[in-house]
Amino acid sequence: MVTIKDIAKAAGVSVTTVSRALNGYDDVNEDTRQKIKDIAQGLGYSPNMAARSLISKKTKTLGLLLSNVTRASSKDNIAFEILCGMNDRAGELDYDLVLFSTTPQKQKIKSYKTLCQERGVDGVIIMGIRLDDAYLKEVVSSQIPCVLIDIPLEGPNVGYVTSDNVGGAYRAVSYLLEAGHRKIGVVNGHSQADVSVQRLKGYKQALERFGIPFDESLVMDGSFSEAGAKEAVYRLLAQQPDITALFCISDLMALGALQAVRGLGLQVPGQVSVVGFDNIDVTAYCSPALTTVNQNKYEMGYQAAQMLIDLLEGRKVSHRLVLDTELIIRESVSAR
Amino acid sequence: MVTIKDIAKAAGVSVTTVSRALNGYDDVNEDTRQKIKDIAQGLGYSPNMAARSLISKKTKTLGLLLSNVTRASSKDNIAFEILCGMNDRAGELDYDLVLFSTTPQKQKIKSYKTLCQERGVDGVIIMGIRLDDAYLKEVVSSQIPCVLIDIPLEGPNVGYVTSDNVGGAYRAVSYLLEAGHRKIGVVNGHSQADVSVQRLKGYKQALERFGIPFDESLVMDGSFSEAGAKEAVYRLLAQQPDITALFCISDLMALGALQAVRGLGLQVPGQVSVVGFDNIDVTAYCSPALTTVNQNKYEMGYQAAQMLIDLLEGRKVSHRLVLDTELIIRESVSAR
DNA sequence: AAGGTTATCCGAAACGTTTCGGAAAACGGC
DNA sequence: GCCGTTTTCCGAAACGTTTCGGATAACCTT
Repeated sequence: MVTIKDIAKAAGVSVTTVSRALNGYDDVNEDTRQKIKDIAQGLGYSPNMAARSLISKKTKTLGLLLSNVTRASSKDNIAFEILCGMNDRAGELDYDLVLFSTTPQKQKIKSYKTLCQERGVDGVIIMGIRLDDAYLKEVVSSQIPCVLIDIPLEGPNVGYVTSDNVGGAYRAVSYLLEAGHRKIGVVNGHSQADVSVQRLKGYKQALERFGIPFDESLVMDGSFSEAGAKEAVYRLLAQQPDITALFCISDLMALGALQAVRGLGLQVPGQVSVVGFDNIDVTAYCSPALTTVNQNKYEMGYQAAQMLIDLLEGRKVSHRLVLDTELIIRESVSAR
Repeated sequence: MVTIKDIAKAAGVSVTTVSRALNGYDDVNEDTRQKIKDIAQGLGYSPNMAARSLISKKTKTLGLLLSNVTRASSKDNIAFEILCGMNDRAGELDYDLVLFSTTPQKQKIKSYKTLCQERGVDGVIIMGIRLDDAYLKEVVSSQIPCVLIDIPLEGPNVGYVTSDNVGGAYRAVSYLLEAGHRKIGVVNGHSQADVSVQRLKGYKQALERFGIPFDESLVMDGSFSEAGAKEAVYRLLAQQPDITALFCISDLMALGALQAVRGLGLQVPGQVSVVGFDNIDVTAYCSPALTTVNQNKYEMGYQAAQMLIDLLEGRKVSHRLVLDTELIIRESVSAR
């Protein structure tokens, strides 16, 4: 390994000068700087990050805390797209991304702070975490800069980015209402996810606009899973056979809903219309192609990384970013 | 930040003893060790990785080099599933995973070695790289341990894991042949991917078993993309209208093939049967559901991480791992 | 009681970098 | 030729850890 010392020797200057030359300080002669740079280049020098961050206390790495992201959830590639966005922006700004996935079991052992310190990350992006997760409380109180995905929490070192869930749901449900549907079932996630409450809020707002009272019994949790949604829809349609449309809080659950509806011998969209949320890739290929609400997942990741780095580098910046959503109309809704 | 020094002071011993106590050396009294451990715990100590790796020259991190993985390719979540497997195994063995995605443009600037040194990774897993990529040559010659995904390259510090591509293709094509198909088009990737040549080999072997001569003109490259495959199939079917089945080297391309076939007003599988490769999630939902060859993507990642760590820690281990594939029969093939 | 062994501890150097405080040399003004 | 300023450089300390080579004291062995 070639060090700054080797360069210093080769150039006949001190290590201080090499360091300052390479780091662009202005108290070094341009000729000297060029000479040093040439030598560094010739020797194939690359700085030792460990030594550097030992001094600077910065590692130039961002942690990505994926709670509960297992192979099972890989079907909805939301996490991956967000990750791509993060990775791209981090790369552009010369930060590294290190993954650490935790399981509820692991979390008992190591505190959030310990985890971050040990990995030596400057800041963290957290996604897929439940609102009642113990980590969440630690986050706000800890000093480590952090941005959350889809969790509305702000603090001096905490920000978040999310989609316009209310608006998206509002538009999706309005679309159903405009198509003549009046009894619209909701397949919700679970209460410990902010998107669940936001999207339900959008549902209610749309109902209100059409003067339709909200009926609690039309809402059922599907726990964000395909199987969970399937079962929820079976129960929902058994209790309320006159439901003509289903608003599913996530596409994965919409897929489960599709199966359930068909399992009951009903047609989609002929007898029951279905709309989802997320616009995951499968929705364009399944049959019928799913009408859904697009979220800009890549952008979420991209902006999350941007926000975190802004936080890290002490820039004044909004700690809250809500991205637009868009209704994607396909074939799973028919007029009534 | 609480350091080893603080612990030493609190415990009334030297930093040496603290270090040795915490690292399980046996030349420290058990009582002393326990006392030190308690103090460390109480103070919330966590070791400074930078300092540690400055000395040890190990970072306990694995690099993941994703060449050309963009948001576009997120549709086939293969990369993500592999990543999940890698991340899990790395986590189990107490390694971190850092991502660095490169673009051909970036590669010009930094050499493979520089990149790895700078990021300070102990070893690298590389995937999605083309056979003619300049990095590849560097890899074998470099000293940095490395495992490749789907690229058969071995060396003292280099290993790879891949799927049984020949066998998978053989079974898929045999299945078509057994269904009575005799003129089977191939939508290949491009020549700079090993899977392309392996899967084509399997195709040829199956043909041979049935005594059918290989016809070069039945093969067309689709460049691993949906759009590329679509165009390839248009051309293929225009030239050879009596093709009754298509073997697509990847599911993404099979999806494109589906569109092309339908675009020509033909039925799948009624008039043209289609089989894919990979078993990506969409294949179970698209219509018709795609018959394809499953590769165990998660396992690939898992084993790749295992192999790399074995390499790093100097264990004697096979530098070559080929995972089984399995034919998944769905609805896109009919008998003839 | 001398010599040898074992158990337990420690001082100091080393890893590669940044940075603080200064110092030498060159220059300008008068 | 003196003084102040600017330019360009450097020595040494510091970051937190590991590790080498001992050192001390207690315990055996004969």
